[in-house]
Amino acid sequence: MTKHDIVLFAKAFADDTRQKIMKLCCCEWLSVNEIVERLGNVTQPTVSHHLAVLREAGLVDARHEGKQTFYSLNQQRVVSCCGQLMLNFAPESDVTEAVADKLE
Amino acid sequence: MTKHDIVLFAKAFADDTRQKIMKLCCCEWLSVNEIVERLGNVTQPTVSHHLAVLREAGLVDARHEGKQTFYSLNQQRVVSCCGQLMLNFAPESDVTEAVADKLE
DNA sequence: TTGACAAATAGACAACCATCAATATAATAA
DNA sequence: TTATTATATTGATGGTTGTCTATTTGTCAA
Repeated sequence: MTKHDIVLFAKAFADDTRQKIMKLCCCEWLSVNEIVERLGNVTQPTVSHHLAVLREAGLVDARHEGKQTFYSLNQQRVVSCCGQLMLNFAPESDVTEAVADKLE
Repeated sequence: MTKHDIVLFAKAFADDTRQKIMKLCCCEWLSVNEIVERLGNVTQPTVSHHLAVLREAGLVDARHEGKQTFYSLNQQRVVSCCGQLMLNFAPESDVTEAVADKLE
């Protein structure tokens, strides 16, 4: 978990559309078209672009099936990035200590 | 803690210079000039700009003293934003549950 | 092989942002 | 008051990014 990873992680979250996509595929696998339909206000290429950003940040997993590609949020990645953020920038918090215990 | 807050929080972290500034004033109060000197590669107006971004995200506290302004990272804010992120985007993780217990 | 559908990629454009030099504001000292 | 120091603000500039349309690639069915 390098500093670069944390910047990529933050960049990924620094956009409302991407947050909506992550919320959608938080606990289920969705095809690109399903994401496009549920968002309702962005085109398919735009969604593909955002999914590429999320992939590069390690925040979504992809699974190919026939013509379709299904995506799902990598919750473990969210946890470890948030944990790292707390370790780096909130070392004096007891919440951080609790997270550190759980993460090791 | 609205969705807008989370986007502001992520934007604040989505820049390497701002991460360095936050690291510097993580556990102490620093004047703007001290931050400029410790960074070494950015001008004073640039630092003031970044501090404004961090202020608007609620991530630093400011204290005026004479001509100087001292800044310090708000660690509690880091914790609550990270916690909210985990609650929203990693609800199935046991680390998230541990954080939720601590945060209430 | 052809046609249809799903997703990714390319290219263009406008909006945003990180940075700087220059200037303004505010507080103190002489 | 005038000069000096610390910080904030303004305006400009180059780079990045979110979005779109158009096209390409890949997969399957007829």
